[in-house]
Amino acid sequence: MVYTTSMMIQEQFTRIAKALADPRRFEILAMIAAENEVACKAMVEAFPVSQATISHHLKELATAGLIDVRREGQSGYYRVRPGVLDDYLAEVAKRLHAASPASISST
Amino acid sequence: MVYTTSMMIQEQFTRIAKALADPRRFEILAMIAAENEVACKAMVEAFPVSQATISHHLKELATAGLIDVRREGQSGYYRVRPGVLDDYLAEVAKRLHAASPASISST
DNA sequence: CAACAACATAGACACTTGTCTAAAGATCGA
DNA sequence: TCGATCTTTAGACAAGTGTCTATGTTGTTG
Repeated sequence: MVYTTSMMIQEQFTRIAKALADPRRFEILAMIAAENEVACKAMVEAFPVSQATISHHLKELATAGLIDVRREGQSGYYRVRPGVLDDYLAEVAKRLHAASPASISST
Repeated sequence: MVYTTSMMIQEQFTRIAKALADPRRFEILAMIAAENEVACKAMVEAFPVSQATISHHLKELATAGLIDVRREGQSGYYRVRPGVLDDYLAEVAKRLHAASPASISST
């Protein structure tokens, strides 16, 4: 087997799973996915939690590799890291022998 | 909107996500998925945790709708509930606009 | 019935985690 | 530089959770 950059080790796999498991955090990720790029401030205004909590969730999502941040002045702009979620879904499907929503090849 | 049998409400969606988030529980599910039907006893012997813990995880997986149990004598045989995981993965892809055959267009 | 085997339930406990307030950086405008 | 704005970090706390031991429940077998 050839290991590519999209290889997912157990640690990242679990981090992503845990990151997706909290409803609020999932919604934050969904917001970032819906719009192309979202500022932290926009999320603070969009969700009924403190700014510190938003920051905490963003850190979790970033640590999981699901999002990236682009810093511009005092603002931080978040966007989905392409491919990571697809890889995760494919990996879940593979490990559980399910049908994958993403397109897999070279098993 | 027409609600079909595969509609996934938020509660089940979160339950599944949480069920998949624990590594051991995921492995238990993977074992059930790998073999067609697995007895509780077999899992107790396969994992280094107590029988009560296995039972607890199986209950979580069942509550999430991911597995079914068939009781025969004193044994309980677990198997994957077909379609549920597929629906979950499709729902994740849909909500996050990830690679999926059916979602996305007009961003 | 009595003893055993498979599984579930109850209660406890340590660890994790989602959340908050308070404070610290960091960057901009005047 | 001063103050305002955006974000991160630190610390605390309550709720959640993975795990255990102990016990209950159900079915099997002498």
